Order: sequence, then C-alpha cells, then structure tokens
Amino acid sequence: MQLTPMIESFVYHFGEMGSRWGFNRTVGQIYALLVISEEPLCANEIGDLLGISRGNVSMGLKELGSWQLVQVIHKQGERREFYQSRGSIWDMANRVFEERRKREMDPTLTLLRDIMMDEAANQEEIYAQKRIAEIHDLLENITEWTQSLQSLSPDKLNTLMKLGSGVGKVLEFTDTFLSKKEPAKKA
Amino acid sequence: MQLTPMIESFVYHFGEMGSRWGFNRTVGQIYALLVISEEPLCANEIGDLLGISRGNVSMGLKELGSWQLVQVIHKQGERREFYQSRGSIWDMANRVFEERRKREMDPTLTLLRDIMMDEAANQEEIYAQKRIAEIHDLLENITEWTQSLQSLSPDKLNTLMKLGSGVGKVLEFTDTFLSKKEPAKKA
DNA sequence: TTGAACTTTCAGAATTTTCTGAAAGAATAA
DNA sequence: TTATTCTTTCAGAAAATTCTGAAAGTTCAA
Repeated sequence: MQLTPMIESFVYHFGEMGSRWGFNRTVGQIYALLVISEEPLCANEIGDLLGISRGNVSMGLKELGSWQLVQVIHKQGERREFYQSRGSIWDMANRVFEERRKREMDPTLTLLRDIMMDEAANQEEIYAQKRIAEIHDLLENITEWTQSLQSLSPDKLNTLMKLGSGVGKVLEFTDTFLSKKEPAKKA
Repeated sequence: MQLTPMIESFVYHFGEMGSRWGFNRTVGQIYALLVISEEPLCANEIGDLLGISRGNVSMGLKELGSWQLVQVIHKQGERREFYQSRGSIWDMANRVFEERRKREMDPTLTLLRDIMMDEAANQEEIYAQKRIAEIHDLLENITEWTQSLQSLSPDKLNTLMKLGSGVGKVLEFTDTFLSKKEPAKKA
C-alpha cells in the first residue's frame, strides 16, 4: 500500500476528525488507513506509512481494538499480525455511537440521576434540580431513541433516513394509527 | 449564587463532557453554571465561582457566544454585563448539533466529494474511492436526516422520540401509505 | 533452550492546548 | 477632559496530551 496524495488527504483529514469522535489524531489516521486498504496491514507498515513510531502504532491498534473497530488477521506462514477494519461502514458508525454512549452518556445520566435524588438545600438548588431534570430527560430520550434506532434492521433504518422531513407527514398519520391499533403503548 | 456540592458536581462533570461536544473544560463549566443559575451572572462572579482568571472567563463567554448559547443582559443602572443561557434545553441541543455539523460534517463532506471526483490512479485508489463513497453517503444521509429532524416541531419530535423502536412498526405501514399518497417522493 | 521476529509497555520528551495576568480598549459619569 | 469600572486581547507560563524509543515480553521454530 502506498500513500498517494488522494489517500494521504483522506487519512489526514480523518485524523483531525477522529479527535472529535473520541480518539486522537493518530488513532484516526490508523483507522482511516485500515478502512481504505483492501489488504490487511501489519503494524510496521502502518508506522512507516504514517511516519509514527512502532510503539505509537501499537497503542493506537489497542485503542481501536477496545472500540471493536479492527480485527487481527493471521496469515499463513507469517509470524506478524495483520490488521483490518471490521464490518461495514454502518457497523462502524454503530460501534462508534455505541461506545460513545457507554463512555459519555451513561455516566452523565447516572450523575444527573444522583443529583435529582438529593434534597435541595435552598431556592437555588431547587431551580438547579429543575434544569438538571430537563437535561436528564432530554439525554435519556436521545439515548433510548438512538438505541432503538440501532436495533432497527439496516433496511428499515435506510427507509427512515430517506424519509427525511417526510417523517413529519407520517407522524400526523401515526397518532391515529397507533392509538387505534395499540392504545396506551408508550406515549 | 454559591457553589454547593450539588451544583459543583454538576458543573465539573459538565466541564468534562463539554470537551466531547467541541469546547473545552472551562467553557463547559461556564455554560453549566449559566444553565442552572436562575439569575444572570456577571463575568467576575463566574471567575470567582470557578476559580479561573478573568481573561479566561472572557474567552469562554466569547466562545459560547459564537455558539449562540449565551446572551448578554444589561441591568438597569449597572455598568457590568450579565450573562444568561439562551433558550430551552432543546434549543441548546439543537444549537450544539447545528454548530458541530457546520464545523465538522460539512468540511468532511466537501473533502470526500473532492476525492470522489479525482481520477483513481491505480487499483488501490479505486478501492479507496469505493470506501470513501460509502462513507460520504452515510454522512450525507445522517446530515440530511438530522437536519430534517431539526426542522420538525418540538411537539412532533417528542412524539417521534417517544415512539422509540415503535418506529419500526410505523414504517412497515408507511411504505404502503407513502407510495399511495405520494408516489415516487424520494425513496 | 536458544535465538529470531515480532509485540507491548512506559518514562520521559515533544507537542498541543489551555490559562493567567498585565496591558490596552471601551463605555460612562462628572 | 479625566477618572472609574468594566471588557478584551494576547504573549508567555502551566498543564494536559501525545509520541518516541529502548527495554521487556511473547511466540515459535529448531
């Protein structure tokens, strides 16, 4: 594999973006490389292509492993380990969401719940709790919603995405539909 | 306003989370403070409560302003400026999404499109372009989808969220509905 | 069991990000 | 105008993060 200008610009940009998704630049670059490489790559090759140390590659791959974004391949008669990105683009997006939820949303929800259970000591805390409850409800909603989207088949997810704002029209209709077919389901 | 243990734990946690949402710890803390304070706060008070320098507060407020998350209040007979969080929790979440989309998704989509336009120089680049196209399509889908969600009324959004995985059932039904009422809409 | 070929770890170096505080700027009142 | 009270800016300090490379660890063939 060689780093042509095209591939280079993709890898570098992905590196910058990576830091927004919860991992650092190098990790992003390593991942980008594995995603666009048809062949699995070994650690040395990754280090050479990106111009980073062997140790750094090792750390990066470990991190990507913990996100379940890469897998190790063993080649016939090779002692080295080769690395490959796992699953389809959709799977990857799902894993990133999932992982971020676990690492960020869940602890936040826990903290907010704890605070909501505390006895408010004064007027200020009463107001604070009210706001915190709003935030908690919003995050909980979003969390549950995204989780249920993830459980949808890729096929249905796609339909939903394609609907875009058309989802508004469907909803107008849905109220009646749901209340007839399944009274008091959740809302 | 005083930093009771309850409020402190909220503010600090929000600070940590803030960095995940595109701004740094201090900015997150300042924002948390403004969100749970019923009264607008002045810059000095914020600095004192958080134990950070006056200059840092100024930078933080500027940043939050650029995200349109805070607004300045002028009090009768006061020379100081007071700051307040803007809008409801939903509005805030929307602004953060919006801002991140502009800063991260849009540039990425542009880059990916550029790469897709390039002539592939060899087999490797052909494969790379294929993958890049997949990523592009996914991101574009997500971007359009979230944008159209944002244009929904809070009311409808709420219904949608509450639906959770029930959305799957609605979809089964939707195919027929949409193709009858609006043939060849988008999907 | 040894040695070759690899991987991982981690202390300290390098880099990047954030923060401070002094100085400059702005608004207002007298 | 000047004095006062606030805000902003930004160079350099401090802190946090990331990276390197040498050493230790692992695996396997012979």
